[in-house]
Amino acid sequence: MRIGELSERTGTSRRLLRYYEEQGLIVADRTPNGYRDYDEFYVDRVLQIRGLLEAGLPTRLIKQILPCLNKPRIIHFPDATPEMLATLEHERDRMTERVECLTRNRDAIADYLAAVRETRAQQPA
DNA sequence: GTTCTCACA
DNA sequence: TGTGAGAA
Repeated sequence: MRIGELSERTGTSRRLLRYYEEQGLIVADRTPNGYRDYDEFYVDRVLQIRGLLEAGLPTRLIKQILPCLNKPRIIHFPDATPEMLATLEHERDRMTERVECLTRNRDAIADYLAAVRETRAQQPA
């Protein structure tokens, strides 16, 4: 499929797909006219990249761990250097912090909503 | 419709 | 990290 279809099916702008390629996150074949040509599995791959980015991982790291997450469920840790492990542990902790931050804000909003409803229940318009 | 590059937030 | 513009 060409970039337009991949864009629609992943909800990712064409511009962004080219950017991911530039960052080495994805690779595309080329048709004779120079257009990018993507295999079916890139739909899932792009969605996974989006997920990791949303989790706060930098593209550099995603590029490294993406091969480890591929289909062959064969463990891929032979190439896991100590630096890599340390980086992942750090990212894990950052994610935990973000989760806690989100939880706090969600709860705060939930409390606010509950208070508003309580007030309206006592003083109907 | 797609390619690329340069500039910018 | 992600976008817009302009030219091919």
